[in-house]
Amino acid sequence: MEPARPTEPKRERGRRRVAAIMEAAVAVFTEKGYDAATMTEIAARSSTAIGSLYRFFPTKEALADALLLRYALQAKNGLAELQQQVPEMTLEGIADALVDFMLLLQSQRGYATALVDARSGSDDHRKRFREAMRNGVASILTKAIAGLKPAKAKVVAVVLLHMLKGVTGVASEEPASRAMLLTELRSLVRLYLVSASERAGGK
Amino acid sequence: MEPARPTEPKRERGRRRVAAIMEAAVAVFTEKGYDAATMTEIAARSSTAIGSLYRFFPTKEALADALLLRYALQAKNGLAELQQQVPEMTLEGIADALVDFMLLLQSQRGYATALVDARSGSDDHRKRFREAMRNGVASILTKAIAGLKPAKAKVVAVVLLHMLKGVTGVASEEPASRAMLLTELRSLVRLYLVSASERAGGK
Amino acid sequence: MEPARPTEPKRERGRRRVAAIMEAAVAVFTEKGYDAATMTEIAARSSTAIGSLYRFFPTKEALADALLLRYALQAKNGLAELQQQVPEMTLEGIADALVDFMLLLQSQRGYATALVDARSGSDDHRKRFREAMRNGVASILTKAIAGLKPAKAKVVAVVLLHMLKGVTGVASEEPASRAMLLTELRSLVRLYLVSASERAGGK
Amino acid sequence: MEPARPTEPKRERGRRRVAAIMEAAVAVFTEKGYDAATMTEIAARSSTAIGSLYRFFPTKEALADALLLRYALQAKNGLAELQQQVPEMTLEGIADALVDFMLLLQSQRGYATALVDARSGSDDHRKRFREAMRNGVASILTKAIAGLKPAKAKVVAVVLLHMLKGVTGVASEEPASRAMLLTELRSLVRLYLVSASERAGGK
DNA sequence: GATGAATGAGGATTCATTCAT
DNA sequence: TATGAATGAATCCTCATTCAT
Repeated sequence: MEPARPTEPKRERGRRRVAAIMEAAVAVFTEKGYDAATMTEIAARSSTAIGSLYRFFPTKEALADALLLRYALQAKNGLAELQQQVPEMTLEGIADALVDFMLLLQSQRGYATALVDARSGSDDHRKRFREAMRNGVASILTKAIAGLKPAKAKVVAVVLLHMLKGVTGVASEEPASRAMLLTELRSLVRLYLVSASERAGGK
Repeated sequence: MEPARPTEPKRERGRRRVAAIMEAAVAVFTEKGYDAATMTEIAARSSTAIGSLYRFFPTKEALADALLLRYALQAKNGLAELQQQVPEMTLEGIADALVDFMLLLQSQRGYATALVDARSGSDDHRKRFREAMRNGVASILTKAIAGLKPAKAKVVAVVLLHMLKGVTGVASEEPASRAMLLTELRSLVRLYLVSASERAGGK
Repeated sequence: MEPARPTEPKRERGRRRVAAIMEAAVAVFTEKGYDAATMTEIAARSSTAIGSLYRFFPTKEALADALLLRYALQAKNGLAELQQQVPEMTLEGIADALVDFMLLLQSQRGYATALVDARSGSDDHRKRFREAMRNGVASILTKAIAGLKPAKAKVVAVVLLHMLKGVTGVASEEPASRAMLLTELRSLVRLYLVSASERAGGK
Repeated sequence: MEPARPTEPKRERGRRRVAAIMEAAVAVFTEKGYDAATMTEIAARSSTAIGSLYRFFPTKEALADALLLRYALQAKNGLAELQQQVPEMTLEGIADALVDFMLLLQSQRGYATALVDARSGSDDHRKRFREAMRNGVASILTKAIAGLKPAKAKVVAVVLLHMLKGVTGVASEEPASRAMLLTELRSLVRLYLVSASERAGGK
């Protein structure tokens, strides 16, 4: 069917390669964790010569960082989007949205947890990422809960995020109990937000 | 039955050796994580010949498993103890006790998290451990909250444990905000238990 | 014969390219030595695509050889020039001229030493180069010292060259002692030539 | 013949291994130079597993340093020995002895030159070595030439060493001309020392 | 011809594990 | 039984060289 595809432009090829590598890296990091993952396997899974892999990512850490950066961007965007919808949402709706948001991140980028927790190297990225998430959530909370002071919002955000981290675990539970667990988690988050709102002298 | 042989003290010596190794292993695993930890360093830190180390723990994984097993026992015992005190406690008291319990486990055995999350090898131990924890907590909940059905108790326990996992993170926050975060987390756990109790039509 | 084609300037362009590459190569070889130098860096420093670099010099060794050849030519020319001036010079003057000559070669082409000493590959060039130098110096000596037999001249030349090699080292001594060392070396070379002359029953 | 040699003590075995490794390293470094030499080849040539090689020498550089240190010790000892014999020797004898000394060092440790000149890593060792050699020779000169001031002795020593470096080259010349070259070099060194002595107002 | 992406052999180094002593 | 030297597979990474565009 495709007659003589004039072979995709160099740039495009490079882009695809990078995408393939990142996908493979996500898979391997997810399966084995940062330390146990090997560049060789990532190369093999993405059908890339090891040398080429290193052309794009000069270091295992650089690769992890790139992945984390992408993840961070997605998270940031998701949070920003959510923030814009806050005015039109109920507190419960926001709670649910936060859970859904984590669920999405998790399903797409479960590896990030592994990478964020990896000891080695520049925690720089990791710290910045955490901070960004916290600020994003805190910002949403401030908008959602009238009277919530910024400092308090930050605290609630941190606890909320720790809680939402649990979503990661829940998502990987046996499918049987998964739905039930999610429901429970959802109601807990709602409960927490409502409580926070009340404590802030809300609605 | 067996006459007192001079080998008898060997048993004792072996026990000490094993203890020393495990202590060293805890330290090294905690500092470097499972992958980065080396058997050689563990041997050195416990003043054990590498050969002897391998006599007691034929594999790095075996060592990790032993550590995890010990951790699991402690957790189990702690939970059992807590369970006995349930009748004399308020729901809030139980909530606090659970947080304290996690805090204790965490401070004493922070390495366990690293080991539990280590992908490699027999998740057998890990799964069993999780299950034990869940059952333990569920059992406490059933006793604490009249009318809570076992199935529901299990669900609440799982969510609670995920939440309590956050304690781990909170404990490693900057000391400045740590206290505040802990207080917040505590009140959240209380809130959750109270809510669960109400939903169960409890007290 | 061939009509003026637009390809004509290409020749010129190629020449420039080659010159740029060689300059970059000199720099890199000098800084890092033969082994540690990389074709990629040489390409980059001369703003040449790696592919083009390989068009001109099909091998790292070929590049080194080209550099060495150029160096050899310069040395040869310098020696030839010096030879022509011999009739008008005193023995001492010639001694000084030889030291200066080595100093010049050294300052301009310090990398050559590194390349000459690089074991790998075709010592062919290197041997030829050495021979040329020896013959050049021997030739000067024969002219400068009446009665010096060619065979003896060659021997003196070889020893002289080994000595002059020391100039390389002296030039890289700490500036403080450098001047003094050079003076000393100069007087030694003079001494040697005078002695050789006397032994030959010269002037 | 050998019945049941109780297998040489561990320590002894280790010593032999180290010796074998160093010998192999000398060979490989000599043949290929520092950069081109590979740990793998050194291991293979000394019939040592690569891991064992690294147990004794944790780094390629460490191996080179060890070699250099051994070389330096030999040089130092040789020089010290020579120094003691100075009182009973003529200047010419000393000149010859210096040449012989270099010849010995060279024949036994020709690789050292390659290592001393290797760019990478701790020039520390190299500098210290050079300085030791210079001081050793200067010390001999001070004793041998009455009236030679220490500062001047140092200068002469440096030039002398540069010259003697030439011995290295001469020794690797074609055997045919080698003897002749050596004779010539010898007489040059004598000449230099005598001249230095005269300039110092000697004998 | 020019370009630079792709290749993969090869190098230094680590570490779990074995086994001779 | 205790010891620690020995082993070698496996890891990360580099770089000369090729070749499709």
